[in-house]
Amino acid sequence: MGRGKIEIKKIENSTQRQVTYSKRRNGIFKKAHELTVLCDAKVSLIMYSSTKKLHEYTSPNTTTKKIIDQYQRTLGVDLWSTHYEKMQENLRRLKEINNKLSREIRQRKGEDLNDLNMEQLCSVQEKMLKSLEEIRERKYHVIKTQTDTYKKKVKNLQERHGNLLFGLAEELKYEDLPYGVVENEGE
Amino acid sequence: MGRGKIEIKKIENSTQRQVTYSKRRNGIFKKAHELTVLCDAKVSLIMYSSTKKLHEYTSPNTTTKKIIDQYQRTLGVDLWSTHYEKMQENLRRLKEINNKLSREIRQRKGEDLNDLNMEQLCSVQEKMLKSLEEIRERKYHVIKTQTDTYKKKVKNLQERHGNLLFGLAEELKYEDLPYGVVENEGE
DNA sequence: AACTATTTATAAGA
DNA sequence: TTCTTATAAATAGTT
Repeated sequence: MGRGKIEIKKIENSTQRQVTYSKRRNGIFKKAHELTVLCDAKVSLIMYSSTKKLHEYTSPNTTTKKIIDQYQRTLGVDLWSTHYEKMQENLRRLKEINNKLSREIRQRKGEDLNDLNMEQLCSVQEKMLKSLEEIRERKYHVIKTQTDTYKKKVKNLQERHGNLLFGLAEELKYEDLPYGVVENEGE
Repeated sequence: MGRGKIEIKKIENSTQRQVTYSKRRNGIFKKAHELTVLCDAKVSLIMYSSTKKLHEYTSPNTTTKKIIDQYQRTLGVDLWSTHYEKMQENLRRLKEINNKLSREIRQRKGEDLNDLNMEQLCSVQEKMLKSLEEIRERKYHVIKTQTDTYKKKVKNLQERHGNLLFGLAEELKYEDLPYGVVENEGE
């Protein structure tokens, strides 16, 4: 379809090739669009020229991604499966760990005990008694630490009070005792 | 290009639409191939008919995946990032849940208590005492159930034994006592 | 699926 | 790239 017939083989003249690419590209895009409209089809057309330039056509009311996703579903292939599989494996592992943790915690909470036998019940109970012991120790530690701190604070206050009284006594060697000092010393 | 000119709008007659789709699909595939050969281009052409049938053309010496990968690199987009993001969100959520569960269980195990204050320690302790109570109750239930079962079994055995003796006594009214019967009755 | 009149695409040239 | 135009190719309507 042109002034002359051409053989379908690579056009060696690169300028000519570019020109033909440009013309035919428009032609094919037009055809793709007509197909979309006439036949209610979805088309994704991606092309790279020999100079690595990208051109694409996508039917209106859809996107390249949608078409590619559908393409994968249709063929049952996953073009990015390797990427994907790792994530899914990860997900699966996490879920499993999650389940185990949940079960253990539920048992320790006293729920979900129905399918444990006597031996397992005793084992859980024993574990929990040990854990309680840990908590008691920790509480004791906290109390002791706090008590020590209080004692130190009290001791410190007493010292400062003592110093105060001492300083006062020194002053009294030279001055009269002001009203109210002795009465207020305890506050 | 045909016996008559047609307007570019959806063909309402579905049979006619299918026929046109089929004819033009071949035309566009041929064009795509010619472009590939003449201009040394890479083409990926994916289409879905209105009846959801897939047809595709891909230039020789390449694959759909290669072209799509190149497409993404060219545009700097990640077509399956949205796909991905959902998975990653999922992953993130699971990890978080996991962490919470782990922390709670460690606290209940008596580990990881250092950054709890007195009040929190008491709260954990109280929860565990409640849980222990649940376990005790469950143990009691199991023991009681087993005991009941045993009692029933014993009672049942006694009955059967009683019947046996009774039957024996009845027989003895008419026959001699065989050797060994009385000695073996307890087994 | 074939045929063919007609429309459309495009090769070559400007 | 765009326009022109002679001609090749595609295809709408028909069988």
